[in-house]
Amino acid sequence: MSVSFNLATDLDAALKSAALAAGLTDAAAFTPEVRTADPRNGDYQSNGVLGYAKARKLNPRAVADQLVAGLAPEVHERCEVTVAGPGFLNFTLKPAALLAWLRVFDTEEHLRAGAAAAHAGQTWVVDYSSPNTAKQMHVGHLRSAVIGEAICRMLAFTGARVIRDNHLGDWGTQFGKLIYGYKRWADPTALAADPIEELERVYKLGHAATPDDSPELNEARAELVKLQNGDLENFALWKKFSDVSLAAFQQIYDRLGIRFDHNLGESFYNDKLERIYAELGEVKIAEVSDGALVVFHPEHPRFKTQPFIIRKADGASNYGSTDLATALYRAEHFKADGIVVVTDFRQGDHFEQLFLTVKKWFAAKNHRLPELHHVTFGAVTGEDGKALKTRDGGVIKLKALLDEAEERAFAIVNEKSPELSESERREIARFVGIGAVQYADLSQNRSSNYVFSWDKMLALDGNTAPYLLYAVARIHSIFRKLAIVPGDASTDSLASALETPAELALARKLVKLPDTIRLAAETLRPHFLGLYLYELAGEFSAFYAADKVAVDDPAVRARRLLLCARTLVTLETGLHLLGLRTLTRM
RNA sequence: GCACCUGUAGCUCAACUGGAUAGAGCGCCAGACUACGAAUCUGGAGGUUAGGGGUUCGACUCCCUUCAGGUGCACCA
Repeated sequence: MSVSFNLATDLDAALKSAALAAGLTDAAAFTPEVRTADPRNGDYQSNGVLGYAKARKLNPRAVADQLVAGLAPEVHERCEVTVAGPGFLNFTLKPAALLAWLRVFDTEEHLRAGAAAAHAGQTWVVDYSSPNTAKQMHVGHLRSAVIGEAICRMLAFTGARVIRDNHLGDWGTQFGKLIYGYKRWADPTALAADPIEELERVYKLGHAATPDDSPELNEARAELVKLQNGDLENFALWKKFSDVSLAAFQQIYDRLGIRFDHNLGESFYNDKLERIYAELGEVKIAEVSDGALVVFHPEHPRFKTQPFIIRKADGASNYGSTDLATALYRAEHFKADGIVVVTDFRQGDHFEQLFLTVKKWFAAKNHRLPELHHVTFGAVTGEDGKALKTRDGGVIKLKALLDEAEERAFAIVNEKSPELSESERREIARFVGIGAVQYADLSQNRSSNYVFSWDKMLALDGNTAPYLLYAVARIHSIFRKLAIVPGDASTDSLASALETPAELALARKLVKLPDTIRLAAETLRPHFLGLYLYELAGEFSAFYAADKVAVDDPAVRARRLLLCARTLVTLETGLHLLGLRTLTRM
């Protein structure tokens, strides 16, 4: 009996065949709509009968009965099939089918191989993090980095070639003021100690020294013009700003497990903008309005009057220009099948206008159009519901936030596991602290605001990183105590049929991983995966409390160890997909 | 003014994009370690899904409308 990774897909195909076999009228139009079910009803349910029967004035229960009769014998061998309510088809996997699946999908590699069909052969560019150079990363940069990385990993797991592109804000008017300030007030010692801190200091001085309509502002503008015209000194300064910024960013990224393939910031597109203006003019999508080159979308309720500005009246580019060039570069150079941009919801209008423009432009020029996704997320707020700030109202730097996470986790580890060595406790605190920050963000639907709470993210109960990491550590502990390697083939081969309610409940949850991965990757919403892992850890804890693993009967013990091993690999795989690092003890 | 997002238990969040009796954690109440990690588990109480209308076999989910909060809207990104 061959075992498919995604059992729901199998059932969907089997039901379509059954519709034909049963001779349903218009059988080709029947869509089974298979989905995971509430465990009380079964493992999977098919809801397609209701709509199908309704549209054709048939009795849905009679149609459901026909389908059940037409199902291939293998389906009945694997599942209990029942008709319920007005015409739901319920499928409950039999213990042997559960065990068969668990035997095949036993490692991260095998799970990956199973999941890889979804995006096989596709290239996806993910644009996330994207801070401005010469500035520190702050709490506002957290969500894009964390959510973006999780999305990258999920896409890669489902078979895509993923290109991580950090679209840095490394060009623009602020560099005139920065160079102006730098040339006057930069302190070499401070610069060596903490370059970004110093750049921020001299930028503030430069900004304060160049008020509107002042001769100083004209000097700052002149610095910018020199930079744009390729002046060697200013260009070297700008390059230095970028280099030290990237080095500082990487310190943060290392802590979050992020490594970009490219850092193609706005400056990269400077020499690619003329083509944009030319093509959009040529196909008559862009027009001049008040001196600026803009795009209107007459079919849109708002963008018919709200312009998408792609070149300013003074001839300078803006982020409309560079984002258009970016889309083209990703389509042409990377041959992207999909582009994902991860920014906060306030840029919704911009990307809606951008994507509308790209679709028309690519169609007119016959450029191949990738799928375009703007992945948005809400704000990070304090527990008062307002933007998260330091006590004195300042911006919270990302470095300080991660430091505090580790410190708070360290205090908890000291309390819970004083017997471990300090270096071990430090390492655990790093994994738990950073993981808590990442997971707090990923565990909830990204479209709403997220209330930042140390106590909640570091809690040991509930849908938190510590709870999940604890489940992982506890399973490792079982194998350590028994001196067995998780997933050991000789142990697995002894396993007898699953029997107890807790064993079956855990196994039924384990085989749902494919459905969860599909859902999370398709919707680009990592919280579906987080929720699944939390529920899985809960099922495991219930199983662990109900059924002793290290019993004398070798067959019972082997099957429970198999369940432990699969839970472990599923939790670890899932947490790694979210960007967390897991522990063997904590 | 136009548009987008959000509104679910006291609090923080889910609900598989239209499916069956809306679920968790915290907090509250009552229980479980001379068994493998109690950083855990088992039970209980707690709901007019902001209000109102509509669509249909079925609505937290889609449409209309009102209310509340947030955000964006001509040359910052």
